[in-house]
Amino acid sequence: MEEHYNPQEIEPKWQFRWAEQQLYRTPEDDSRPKFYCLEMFPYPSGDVHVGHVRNYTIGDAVARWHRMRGYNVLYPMGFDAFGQPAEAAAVRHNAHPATWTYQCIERMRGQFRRLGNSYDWDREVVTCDPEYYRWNQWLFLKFLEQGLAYRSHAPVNWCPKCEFVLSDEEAQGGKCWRCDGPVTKEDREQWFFKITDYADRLLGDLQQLEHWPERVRTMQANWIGRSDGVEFAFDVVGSDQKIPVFTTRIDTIFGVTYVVLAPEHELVDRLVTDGEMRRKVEAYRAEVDAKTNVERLSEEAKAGLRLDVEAINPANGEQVPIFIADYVLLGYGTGAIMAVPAHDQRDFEFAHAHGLPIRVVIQPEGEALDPATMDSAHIGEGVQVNSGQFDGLPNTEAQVKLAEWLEERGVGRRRINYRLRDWLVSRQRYWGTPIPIIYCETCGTVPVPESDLPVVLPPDLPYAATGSILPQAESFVKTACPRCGASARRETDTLAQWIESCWYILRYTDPKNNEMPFSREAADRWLPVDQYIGGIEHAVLHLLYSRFFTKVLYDLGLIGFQEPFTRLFTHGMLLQDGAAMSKSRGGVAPDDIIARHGADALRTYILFIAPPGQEADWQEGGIEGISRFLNRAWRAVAGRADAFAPDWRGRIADTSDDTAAALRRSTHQTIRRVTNDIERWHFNTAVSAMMELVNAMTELGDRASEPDLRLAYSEACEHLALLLAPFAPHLAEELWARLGNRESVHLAEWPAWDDAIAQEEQITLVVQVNGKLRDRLTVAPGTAEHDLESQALASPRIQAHLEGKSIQKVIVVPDRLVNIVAR
RNA sequence: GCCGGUGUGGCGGAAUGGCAGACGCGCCUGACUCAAAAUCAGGUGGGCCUUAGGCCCGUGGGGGUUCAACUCCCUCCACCGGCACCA
Repeated sequence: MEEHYNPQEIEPKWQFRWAEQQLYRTPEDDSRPKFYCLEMFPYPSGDVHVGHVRNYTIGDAVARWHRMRGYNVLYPMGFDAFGQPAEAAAVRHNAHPATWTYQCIERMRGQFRRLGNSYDWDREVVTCDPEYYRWNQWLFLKFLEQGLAYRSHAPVNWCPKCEFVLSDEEAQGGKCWRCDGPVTKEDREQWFFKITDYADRLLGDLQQLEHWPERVRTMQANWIGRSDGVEFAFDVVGSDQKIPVFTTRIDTIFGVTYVVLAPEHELVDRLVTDGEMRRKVEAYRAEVDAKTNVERLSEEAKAGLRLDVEAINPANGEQVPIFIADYVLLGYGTGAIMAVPAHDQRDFEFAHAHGLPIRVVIQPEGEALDPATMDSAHIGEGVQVNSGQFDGLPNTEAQVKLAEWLEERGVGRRRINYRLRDWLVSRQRYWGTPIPIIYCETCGTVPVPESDLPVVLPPDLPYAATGSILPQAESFVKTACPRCGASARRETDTLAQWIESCWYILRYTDPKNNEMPFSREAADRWLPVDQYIGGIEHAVLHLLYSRFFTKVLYDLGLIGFQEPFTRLFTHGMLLQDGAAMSKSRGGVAPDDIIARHGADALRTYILFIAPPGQEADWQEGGIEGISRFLNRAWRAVAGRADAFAPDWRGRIADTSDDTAAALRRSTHQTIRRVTNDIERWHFNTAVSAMMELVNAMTELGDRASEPDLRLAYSEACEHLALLLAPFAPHLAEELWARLGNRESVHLAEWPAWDDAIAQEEQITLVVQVNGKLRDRLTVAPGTAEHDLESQALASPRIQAHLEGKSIQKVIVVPDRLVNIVAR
């Protein structure tokens, strides 16, 4: 009986059997409640490392646990195979994106199998498959019909290193989301999705997402950036031009001392007619262009140029100078502002730099602001002054009154403004969904008819390290106009890969449908996703886009729900020596660890290392500890098969032995702890609890086979196998089988505990004097308060500490402690 | 600058306002062994004393609430992450 725990043998064995039995196939018609568990799918980079494994291990444990809890679980996997990350990985390895991608997918499938993840592979989705992107194109056409997809000539974010346009979300902070390099502006004609039409719903519905991390909701809310204000226009002296501005501080309108336009604002060209002035404007624009964002922000004084025209403040008829300055952004609001240096810090700094007047129109209570001595703008509340008929009003009130006043006079209107801008979806890349559009000389922009889908990416092109090769592919570009039949040209931009990942969650519910992207019936049955698991880096990008898509699909009547993800979990990064783990840094590869310690050890260690939401530091010694634990579990169950009594359940009630009772107590306490810990996602303490049970079992040694203990020991063995199932599925399965079970442990029911058995017989009661621990008493649980008090007071140790003091108060917490307050 | 997170032994980390440090790593001692590995048993926050025992200190710093604070409140510090001229 010198058989020992050998993960290299049992893991492949069970993986093979699970696949053979289709154990993880999702039944479609099933009366059990559904649970859709999903991890953000990976892009096939070819470099799977341990950091990623954390994501998949958490998901698998959650999926397995829900199955055992009686849910019909949908737990699929697929590959985000299109797009720049996948293409870049291919190019880096000097391969055609298609060849490379499918090779990687094959490798990763093997890796997932070796990890023991319980995916339903029958539902696999690969986004670069024409059968998938066909529906991506179909959905694009639906967006087009709805007026939600449009082409526009506009300055767009451009990453010179990737030779690639970026959406605003991808260019956060002026840095490319892939290469981290600086982003510039380029003028180009591109396809956009009208996500701004959904800004209000995307913001408002965040409130429903109570099971999302607060910070993700905050990040999205900030990104959408709603602000309520007033839009009105300044007349220009000696011209019929008007300068529209947006402000959230209409209460400060009487404090305007100048107006600023963004340097690129198209109005500037109409306002400036004089040749000399024009040259200055051009020079200034060139200067601004040359500076990076960082340079602009780090400048001491705010730069700007005064134009030779003036504007009229509609509130008081005053004439004020007009500037262009780069602190005003073209893309936000109207691209022009009213400047109130007394009450806006940026305007204050600009006014100082350019010697402009500062006029206080809001006086804070109990203070008299003097423009000559102010060293910063007064942003806060106060009472209106220098504001005509509004003087004396609290500014919060004036805000309403002034808005009404301007609206009545037809000068302005209340408006809600968003920071969110439309979503740029064109990519100048080969490896993506071809946009199903044809340009015809006579008919213009013509959508490809649905019956002609998919527009297939030409497979036999030579790959290129940079830029797109599609425009050079004549066989692809040259086509006939679907309307008039004349020769025409295909769109050569492809779609951002975010689009495929907006609805893959739906395709999983109906992956083989060739009539539709998915059936509404399947979608409504499974969605929303009950548990979504992924990295925080997608807090704005993927999660915002998916939410937008879901709302559009709802409006199209394709689905019956408006939010895709009920619960979101963002796990922490797995670090090595304080930095993100990666192969290039000599990080450990999952396959190496599996070869050395087994997948179960890897999984259990990842769950044990820290609470999953936190960052965690990989330590080689840690996994050895887990290996040891699994070994001990093996020896405790498989190594003592002689002690196991299959019929323990029927006979155990008669057990009266103290040691047996103690073991039973441990078993039931462990079931309780593991269950509660998994429920609150504290997998690390769940593993600790199982370790304690195994330690208790091991301590018994050979006594396990004694008649008095056998039954309790059998109960412990059986439950240990069940509790291990979500963490170490192969070991659990092997032990379960050795205990004589024919059916998989993963089809078994999660065990229940009995509070009466788990109940401690004796409780250690802490006795404190003035809050300091002075003695411990052993009492029965549920001992009455007054008994606890008198026992505590009777203790000789306590007596000693009470010497010369008088008791003020005695606090008794039943089953916990007695605290005697004495002076 | 703004917003969020984190701060506990040598290390990863535990603790519904009620015994701080569960569990694991590492380390120390012992058993087994010719020896080592593996395994098993015991110990392991710091300081102090008259050392069967006992006392004091201790959860980033300071203050507060409370009989009682890692936990709640205020304030400061450090590190990590996000946003950053958004009118």
